[in-house]
Parts: sequence; C-alpha cells; structure tokens
Amino acid sequence: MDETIRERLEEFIRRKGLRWTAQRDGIVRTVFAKDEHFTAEELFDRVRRADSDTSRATVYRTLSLLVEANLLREIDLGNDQTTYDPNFIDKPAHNHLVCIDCSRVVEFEDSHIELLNDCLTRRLGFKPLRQSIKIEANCEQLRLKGRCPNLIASRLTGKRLKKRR
Amino acid sequence: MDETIRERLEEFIRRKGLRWTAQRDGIVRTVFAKDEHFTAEELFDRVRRADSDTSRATVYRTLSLLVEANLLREIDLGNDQTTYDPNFIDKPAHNHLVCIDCSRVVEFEDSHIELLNDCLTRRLGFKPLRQSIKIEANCEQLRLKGRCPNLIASRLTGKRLKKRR
DNA sequence: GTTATTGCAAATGATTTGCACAAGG
DNA sequence: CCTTGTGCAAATCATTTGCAATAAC
Repeated sequence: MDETIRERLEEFIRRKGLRWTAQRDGIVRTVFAKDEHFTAEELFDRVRRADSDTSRATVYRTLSLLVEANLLREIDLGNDQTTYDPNFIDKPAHNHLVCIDCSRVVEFEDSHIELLNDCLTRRLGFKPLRQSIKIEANCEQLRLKGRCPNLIASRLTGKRLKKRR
Repeated sequence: MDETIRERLEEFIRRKGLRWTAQRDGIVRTVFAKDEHFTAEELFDRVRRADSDTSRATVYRTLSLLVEANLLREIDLGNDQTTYDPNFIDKPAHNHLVCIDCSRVVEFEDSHIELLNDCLTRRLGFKPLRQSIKIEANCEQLRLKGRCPNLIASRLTGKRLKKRR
C-alpha cells in the first residue's frame, strides 16, 4: 500500500473525528494490496483470509468510508453488485472497457475525453465533477483469429470477470 | 406510441415464437407514452393506473423483453434501482448528465464522443458495441444566481429525480 | 470515561422464480 | 390442444441497520 493512501486516510479520519481501528487497517491494506477491481463480497473473502475476525458489516462500512474519502471509486460494470476500483489515485481520469466476449475489463485513459467532457458540460451550463464512461465491445482478435488472447498487457490493469446471478 | 415501435416489437415477438398479450400491450403502450426515464416500480404504478390488472412480475418480465428487443435501454443513474430510458430509438447515441444539485438528468448527444470511442477501441483492439457516459456535474446557474433554474429546455428530454434510500 | 466501532442477526428492498391456472395461435 | 404468459407469494441476494458489547482516544 502506498504511503500516500494511509496519510490521506489518516487525515480524513482525524478531520471527521473517527477512529483508526485494527479492522479498518486490515481492510484498507487488503483493498490497496492489488490494483484489481473487486466486489464487497470478494473483499470480505480476502480480508477473512488475512485477518479471520472482521465482519461483513465492517467491510461494507469501511468501503463506504473509503469512497467518501475519495480513495476508492464505485464503478458500474453492469452486473448487480457494486464493483470497487482502487486505481483512481494513480489514474484519476481513467475509464473502462468491458469485453463482451471474455468479460475482461480494460482500463484506459484518454485526455480528449476529458476535454470534450469539459466543453460539453460548459456549453450545457454545468461544471463537471466526475465522469464515467463504460464501453462494451467485442474483441477483434477473437473475430480474426480463433481465441481471445486479449491481454494488451501494457494498458491493461483492472481485470475481473463478470459475475452473474 | 410510434408505429415503428409496435412493428419492431411484433417482429421480435414473431421471430422468437412469443405471444402478443393484453398485458404486454398495456405495458409497452405505457412505456412509450412519454419520453421520461422510469424505474420498474414507477412503471408498475403507471400501468396499474391505466390497466388495473397487470402484475408486478409481468412488468419486470416485459421490461426484460423490451431491453432484449433493443427498444428500451437500462441506464445507471447511480441509485439502487435500474432506470429505463425509452429514448434510444430516437437518439441512439445519447448520453446522460446528472446534476448534482437538483438531481435532474439531462440527455445530450455529441458526435465527437462516438468518434473518439471508435478510435480508442480500435486502437485497443476492440469493436465497440455500445457505450455509456455518465457525467455528474454542478449547475453553474445555481452557483452564479441563487436557484437552479436548469431547464435548458431545448436539449432536455429525460428528467427524473434521483431516489435515495 | 465518552463516543465511535464492531459483530451479529434481522431487516430491507429490488428483482426473480416456482407453480398452478389462463389464454394466445 | 399445446405452449407460452400470468399472478401470486415465496425466494434471492446484496446491502443496510438496530443493538448490546468493545475498543479508541
């Protein structure tokens, strides 16, 4: 976990008169241990594995806290559970592409989008605060060759399979 | 309701070996009577008012049908219930701006976005199928003057207040 | 010591589903 | 007729919450 994150969180907790607890520490550590997207339940499992006694409720409550502190972002991947993205600290303006074929999620950044976003909202009379783009797309590789070897390793970061009820 | 919609739906129903029922007729009619966004529950109320005997389950089932038939789109407005948007037939590439101040939803179209979307996905090796942008923004008018007189009548279409738990 | 935090289990609330009956084609 | 559709109520399932016990500061 980046030291910046802990500092920012400590600052947030101090400012709001909250408390730094062992459970919060464990959860935050787990959240930022990897750069992968996750759901609350997935996080709960991971936390449990590392630190047997932390309740599901506390995990949910800490997630809300992190979102409020702007250290974590909720994203909508089209399934029924909220997905959390820990990568907005490093890439504050990134967006997501969901591969329809393999359900992989690819993160991408593009400054043009932000520019456009600004012009557009200003024209409409708004001041943009946050913006999210989700692109659903088919894999070209899959269509041309046989299998979907969609790694695009250089730009890929948050991968996570879609879970359906 | 546009005649095109009924034709498209009849075609879809025929092709899939489904049946045209009174309930479906009532629901579809209600869905496309206005151009406003709605949730399943809101629709259920509206349908009930017009046609007393249609069950909640049938409303949900018909909504899925319409989405599958590509006549209706699910959109994510950040609250916990699915919002449905009946305006994608007229404006196939529109997107949504959510006013943080008054929670109003403004629809907008911008061809640049689509262009960008295409370039981007092609560069990443994908063929874009559908794309959704949600911009959350503050009302400038509100900041400058006092109240949020955000009608922007010309471009505004789907308005609907956010419902919070 | 106060006040915030936690764990538990129960509550919530949107959506889905099993089933027996009804109704399209 | 033969299937698909419907209503009902019960089931799901992620998330939230009330409360008594616990732990920060």
